[in-house]
Amino acid sequence: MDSTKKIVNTSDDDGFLLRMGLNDNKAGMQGLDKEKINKIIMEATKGSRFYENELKKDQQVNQRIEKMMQLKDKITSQQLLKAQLQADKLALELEQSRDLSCTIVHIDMDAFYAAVEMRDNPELKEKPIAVGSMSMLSTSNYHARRFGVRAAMPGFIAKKLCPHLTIVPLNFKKYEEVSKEVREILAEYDPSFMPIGLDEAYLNITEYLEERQNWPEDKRSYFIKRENIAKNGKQDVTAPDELKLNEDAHSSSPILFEDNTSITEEQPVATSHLYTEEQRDQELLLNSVVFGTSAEEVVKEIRFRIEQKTGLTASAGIAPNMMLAKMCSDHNKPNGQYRISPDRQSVMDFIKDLPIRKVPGIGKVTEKMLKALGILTCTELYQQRALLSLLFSETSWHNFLDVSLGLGSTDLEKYGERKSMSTERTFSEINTAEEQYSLCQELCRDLAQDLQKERLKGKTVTLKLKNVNFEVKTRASTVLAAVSTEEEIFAVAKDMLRTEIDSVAPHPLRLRLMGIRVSGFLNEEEKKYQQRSIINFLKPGKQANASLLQPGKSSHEHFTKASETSHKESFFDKKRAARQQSNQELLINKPANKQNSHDIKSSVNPVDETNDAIGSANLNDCHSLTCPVCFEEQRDSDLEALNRHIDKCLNGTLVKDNAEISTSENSWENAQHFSPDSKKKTFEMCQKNKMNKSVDTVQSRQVADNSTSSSTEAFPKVVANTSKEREHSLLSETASNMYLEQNFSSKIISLENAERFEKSECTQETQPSYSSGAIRDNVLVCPICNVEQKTTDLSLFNRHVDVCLNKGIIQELTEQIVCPVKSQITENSKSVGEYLRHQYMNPTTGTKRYDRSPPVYMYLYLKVKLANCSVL
DNA sequence: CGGATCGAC
DNA sequence: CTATGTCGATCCG
Repeated sequence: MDSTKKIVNTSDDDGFLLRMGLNDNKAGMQGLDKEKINKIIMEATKGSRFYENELKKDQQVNQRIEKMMQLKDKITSQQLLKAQLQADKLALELEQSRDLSCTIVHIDMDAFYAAVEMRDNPELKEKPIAVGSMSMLSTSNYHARRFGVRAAMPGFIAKKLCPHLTIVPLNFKKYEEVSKEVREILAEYDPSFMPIGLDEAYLNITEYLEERQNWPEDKRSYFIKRENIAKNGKQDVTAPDELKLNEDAHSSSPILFEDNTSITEEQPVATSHLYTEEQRDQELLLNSVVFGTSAEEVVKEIRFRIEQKTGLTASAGIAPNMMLAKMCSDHNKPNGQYRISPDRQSVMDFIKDLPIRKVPGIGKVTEKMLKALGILTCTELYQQRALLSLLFSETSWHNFLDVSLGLGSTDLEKYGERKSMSTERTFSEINTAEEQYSLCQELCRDLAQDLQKERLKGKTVTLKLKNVNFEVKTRASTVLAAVSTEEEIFAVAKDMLRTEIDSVAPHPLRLRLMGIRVSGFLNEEEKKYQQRSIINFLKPGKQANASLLQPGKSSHEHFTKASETSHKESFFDKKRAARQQSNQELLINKPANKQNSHDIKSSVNPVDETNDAIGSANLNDCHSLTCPVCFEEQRDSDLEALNRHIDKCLNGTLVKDNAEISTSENSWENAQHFSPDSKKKTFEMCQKNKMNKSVDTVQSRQVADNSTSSSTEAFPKVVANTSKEREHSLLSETASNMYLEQNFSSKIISLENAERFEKSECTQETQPSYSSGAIRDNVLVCPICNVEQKTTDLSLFNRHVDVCLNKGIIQELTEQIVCPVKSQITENSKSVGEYLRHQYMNPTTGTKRYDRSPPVYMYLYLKVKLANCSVL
């Protein structure tokens, strides 16, 4: 313990200073030496809240290291031996799969922002400058770096290091424009290159290189602006590379004849057949330059063109994989390039003495941890592979092994879809709840805008808070319905913020930063299930499906396309197709059929929505309602009446179906359920249940209104009552009417409720009633197969239920359909509603969920499924 | 899933 | 006075 502490303590200050980026300061003539820099920074830093927090963080890292060292001491030689074998085995496999066939290029613009600013304002050229603000710098030019002024350093400290420092505010638009220019060039060499931020990119030029081998010289020739040559050599203080063409290109127009054809047609290139350096110089003087066909030449050409076009220099690395290429581009920076030949030896030579900190992915903390193990270079990283495999996670030590063997990815394809979107702001202390809420709302508004720009909806909202002591906290909540609007996001964020404020009450939260993030985006598939609200679901109106009704496209085709790609055409899809067909046939005979009006309306406003549109009731402009089960148009525009009808209708068709099925020998209480009496009884129960439900809701709301934060005692009762009721009814009902009662009657009947859910008005109302420990599980269980679903994703769950139902139905059209359903539901399981209710609360933490609209969709979804099913 | 942390730009 | 903003990945509970 003591020994480890010592190791840690010695590097304590180092850790902080390293963060300031001083480890490789090269003191220039007018610069400062490392010691001086450290001293100044320390003086400016010591005692600040920031510093205190930094110390705390360092302590935490030290503790991690301590733990690791303890772990290390426990390792037996046996274990180490075993680990050695394992690591060696993997190393061998990796070695055998080494791929040197790709040529990967990493391009990195030199001090990008600063370079742009200098280009656009020549006055800054000779001065030390940094881009950013007094509180934070984004980058600095090389002149300023001699004073220890670095990126990620606050401006006021930089000023202390370098009093003459000019701080230029950020000009993102400009950088983006320049970045675009650069990217246009890069795209010519690899159309699917991978940009990293504004100033970096990876290219895979393997294919391009092959093509280029056969290119004639003129296709590899570029003109140089003459004035550039004239000025060349005067100012390239920082350009060690051989290709110093124009420090001043910005002042001239873009390179002439970028277009190759113009070169040959309009102004013949100074002809040259040799590629010696002398010849190159000759060509330079003749205002043109020809690049060869090697990778180096290509990269020189790229850098040349970038400089000609933007007036900015870039560094580059060429290597067989991305990791190496990245490290190469750093090797001769600025304005230089480096290549690792695609052979094992060259790779290993490069890797050998490389400080581990240089490898991308190994940062300050990992470096410190490895240092504690005596690992400073990549060879040491390799030598300690067995130890590392015991001390680090699998992904970590695998990565270490990759690194130490010089292996890396060559695949730049994964231009992955974004996983999250966020916005955050730093400000001077805000400590009143009121301001915090409005700030939160503002952030939500901004984020919502951004989200909607990309048409994204996410299910997880994260609130980030940093207090004035720089302590960061995040609070996340995953809701069932994906959110995207300001109101939706704020509804979730607000609650989290409230609990945070409450948690420190009566003290105020003293914040210096707040941020909101949305993640867990829906994919295209999920959007189809989730997009439609229950209201819209019943009222496709302008969204109804057109292709369904297009004469040329069969319904079958349509459904095949619409259904999952992962499994075969759904039983229901077939059913729907069949029904559509019969409806169409009906149409022919009876042109004035109700379905017709639906068709016409639908086709006027086509939409890509498919699954949901089918079998749903049409509530076009709220005047004519069509039952989703019998497809009869309802005279009454009253929703209550429609719901009652649907229930009756479902009841009728389902009972009829069940009656058919029940002709088989397996008769479980058939008589009870299929007699007219029981039908009536069921219907009555539905009605009764409905009433109870609405009473419950009212009660909940009232209590909720009375007490926003406290007095949760009243609520478990409500829950208990309703669930008891449910259990009771479960015992006495069959599968069919259980669905009816549990799901349909008590749930979807109340469209007003559904509407409220959608507007998130229910968040406060309903939360309290879920805050008891009455709920046991927190998982979705399929009501058909009764198997716990790993997913908590509703659309996936829906899919599963669909498949599950299909299985039962398709196998046999008789008792197999119902039996599994019945046995599972009556004996083992809770209602679908109850399963879903679990989603409202995390039983372990007691955290409330924030939205309940998806279950409502769910009920309707199942209902429609069953309705379709009943067409059998 | 939620929270913290790391790493990169 | 004055120490960022955004994103992905990973680890652990």
